[in-house]
Amino acid sequence: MTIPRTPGQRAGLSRQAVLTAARQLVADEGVDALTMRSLADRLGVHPNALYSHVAGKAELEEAVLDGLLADVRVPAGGGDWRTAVHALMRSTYDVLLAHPDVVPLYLGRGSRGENAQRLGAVMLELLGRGGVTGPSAVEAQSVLIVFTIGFAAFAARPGFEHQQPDARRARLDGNFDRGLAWLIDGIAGG
Amino acid sequence: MTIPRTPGQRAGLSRQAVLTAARQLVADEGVDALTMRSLADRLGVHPNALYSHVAGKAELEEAVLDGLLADVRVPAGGGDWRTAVHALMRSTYDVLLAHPDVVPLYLGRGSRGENAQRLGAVMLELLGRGGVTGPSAVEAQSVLIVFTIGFAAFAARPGFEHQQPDARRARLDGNFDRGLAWLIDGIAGG
DNA sequence: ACCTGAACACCGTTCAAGT
DNA sequence: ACCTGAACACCGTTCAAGT
Repeated sequence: MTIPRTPGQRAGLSRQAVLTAARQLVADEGVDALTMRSLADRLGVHPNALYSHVAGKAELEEAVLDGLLADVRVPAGGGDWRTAVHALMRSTYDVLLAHPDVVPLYLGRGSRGENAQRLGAVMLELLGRGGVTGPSAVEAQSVLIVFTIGFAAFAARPGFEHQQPDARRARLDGNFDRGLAWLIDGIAGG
Repeated sequence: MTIPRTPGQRAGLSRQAVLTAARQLVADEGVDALTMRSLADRLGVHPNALYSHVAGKAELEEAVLDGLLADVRVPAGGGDWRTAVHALMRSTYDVLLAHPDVVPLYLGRGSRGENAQRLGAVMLELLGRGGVTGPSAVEAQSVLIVFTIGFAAFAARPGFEHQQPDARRARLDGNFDRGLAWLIDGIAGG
């Protein structure tokens, strides 16, 4: 596409440009449309050119996923730690549901990206303020993350997002809040 | 493979034979190895021959997934409903972890198969014995299923199952039991 | 180092034809 | 109805070559 190039001519690509285009592609056409070839097409480049900026499709997807987490709102310092934990997970839930077709991709993988690590540190700090530290904190963290991603995946599951009147969605969100509260109760008490 | 056939000759396939072979393929080589072409190869048939017994790959995967749930142990009638609910979800968790590479496949989809429906009915019956009925029961059910599948996915996530000393696995299972108990407490109390 | 060109080894699915 | 044969429109990735 665009301007034809001969071998040796550069297209002015960068890792950032590739990732940005990938996110737009996912936003525009869904996660299934994210292929190395379609992404290359969008960038006006041959598919194999992407490998100069990205290790492969797996790493690309990981970067796209972690990029989403940049939108998660971190609660301001101070205030009740339990409220803060709840708010943090609720924001994560909202961000995930803002990108329904990406959520399934989240489940099979860990989240080793920088945003995931940053949010993980915030969570541990909050738990620490509640006296939950060490192995217990890591365990609590796992439970909360699994619940949140799992619930988002449930709420965003195929054939569900299309027909969701506000009432249904609100009830689902309410369920999430209740389940989350139960877990935090358990973490605080146990 | 096997005996070459000319057009018009039948291979003696059936939907059951296709599904059985698919399950064996997944068990032997993992869920990534489940392709229409490799499955056809295993059955000594051309890829398109499968479409006489299966609507497509999506339906095939759904059937394979639901088939796994046949192994879930349904707790005997009588006894505490909370204990029974816990046992039901714990058995589901165990069955899922017995097939780690299938779990990620579970998350993106609903579970509309017959085994899923049967287990769902059992769950609702148990919740009903606890006085949890109607919309609350459906909500409780969602929370429990999401938590269980989500946790199994977490425990079985790639690069995790390989290096799991018994102690680590036992601690993870303990986390599942605790989180599950918290949720059931919440359901019973709310 | 970054790209083109060409190829390899795959996919799921469809269509036409045979019996 | 159930299969072969052949094809279509895709994939991710690698290797060699140009500048």
